[in-house]
Amino acid sequence: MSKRTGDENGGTVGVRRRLPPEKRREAIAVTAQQLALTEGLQNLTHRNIAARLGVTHALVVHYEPSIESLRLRVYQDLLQAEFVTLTSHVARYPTAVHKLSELIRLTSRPGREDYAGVWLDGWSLGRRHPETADAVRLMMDRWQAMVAAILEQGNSHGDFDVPGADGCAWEIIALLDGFNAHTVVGYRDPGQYRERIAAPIEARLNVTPGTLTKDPPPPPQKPADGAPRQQEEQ
Amino acid sequence: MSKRTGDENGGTVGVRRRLPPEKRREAIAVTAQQLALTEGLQNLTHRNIAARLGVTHALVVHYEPSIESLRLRVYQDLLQAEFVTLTSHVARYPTAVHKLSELIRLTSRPGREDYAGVWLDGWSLGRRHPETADAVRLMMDRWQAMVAAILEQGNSHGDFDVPGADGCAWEIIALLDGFNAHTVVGYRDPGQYRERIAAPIEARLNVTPGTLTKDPPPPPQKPADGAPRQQEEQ
DNA sequence: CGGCATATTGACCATGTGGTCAATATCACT
DNA sequence: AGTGATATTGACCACATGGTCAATATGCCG
Repeated sequence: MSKRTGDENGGTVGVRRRLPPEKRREAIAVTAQQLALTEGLQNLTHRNIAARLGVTHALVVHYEPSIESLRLRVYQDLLQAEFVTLTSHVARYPTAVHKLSELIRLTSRPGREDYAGVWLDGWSLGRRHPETADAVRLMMDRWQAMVAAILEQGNSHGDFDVPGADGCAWEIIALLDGFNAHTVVGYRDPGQYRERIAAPIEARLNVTPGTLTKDPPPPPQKPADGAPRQQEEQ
Repeated sequence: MSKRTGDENGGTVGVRRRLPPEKRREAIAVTAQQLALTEGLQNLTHRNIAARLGVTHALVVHYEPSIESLRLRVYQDLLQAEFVTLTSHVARYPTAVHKLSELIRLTSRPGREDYAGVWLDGWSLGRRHPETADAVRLMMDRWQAMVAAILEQGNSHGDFDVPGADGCAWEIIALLDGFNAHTVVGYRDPGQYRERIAAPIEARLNVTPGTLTKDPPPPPQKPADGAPRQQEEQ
């Protein structure tokens, strides 16, 4: 019984006490994200984080004085991170068809439940919390723009036939968001999500059925190589 | 200053004290639904209801001993009520095209934000509350079945051309659910929801664009006339 | 009008939350 | 080794929640 009774630790590292502020801040941020993912934004609390870190809640308050701001920032960071990795994966493919196929594959694959939950939390909270609603809309705009870009690329290359890329991109993210909700409550067979997402999109884009459910070929470039230079289609 | 200082009333009627249990139960149910709609399922609380009724929270507890059960029941009742009125409106039309058009019109019209919020609350809560998830899935199944029936009717009459009505109905409710989420946070222009919902459905059903955004003609039968007898297409 | 079943109250409890603040103990530096 | 800056604590506070329970007072019925 020399130093500490251990409490519950489980944090990223076996932290003890008196970390440099930067490290502590970082540790708090990490566990906050984990908690938000697994327990929901609502259950992201000073004492919750503190318990995971084996630390007093007052310390967490010291670093994160406003729990509302923390929740909002964690929400933004999580969704932004997901968006970045997802777009980086999608961008590896030169053609619009492959990009869209990859997008569908990634958004429909199992293991995304936690992030889907974060989206849902944001919508539910955003209903009566304007700042959250702002953050949600901003993130939705990013997705809509990304999809719209793919559509326009496919349009200009004759892969797709869509009159309004902007509106159609909106429809597509709505479809994805809908299946996000379905995922969260475990609606029906997860193995069918991919086809159910692809089918209406294929119809909308005037593409032969099955086009968007085929696994894209191995990506021509290395994923996230640091050099974001890559040519767009052929 | 004879009877009561009034407190906040606003309930359905100017209730005072000692209602017969049935009436009180009813009053509680009504305000509970109102509260869930406007304030969110999470904010549906004994004291919240009591305040609206000008009554002690202990009384509400007396009638609703478990707040969790109350929340679940209110959630079910609200969505079931919405489903019933919506289907009754849709069923007034004989043809599948008109039924689907009406469905889109009703689900995309402004004023539905509160119910959309209830849906979102359910998904968000259902993530870590299995009983809620059950209720949500059950309601989703009802919608899916209703849409599937419309699709099959249209299929058999040559209005639509859809290989799998079941899967396609799933896709459609996913699309609706997605726009539900968008509604809740006020994403983009509400005036465009109708077309954005209709367009992908039209493409999916092999129907000429614009078919599903036309206002259906005045319904052949009286709405919710009590006599649910009506013939299905010609 | 009086009595009584019971709808309703008020006062309590345990728990969880966000947040404050003086006091403590740890680590880096001289 | 000693010391000082400060990361960390523990003890508080106000508030909200779900829930219990004996006591009260209300309205119906004889």
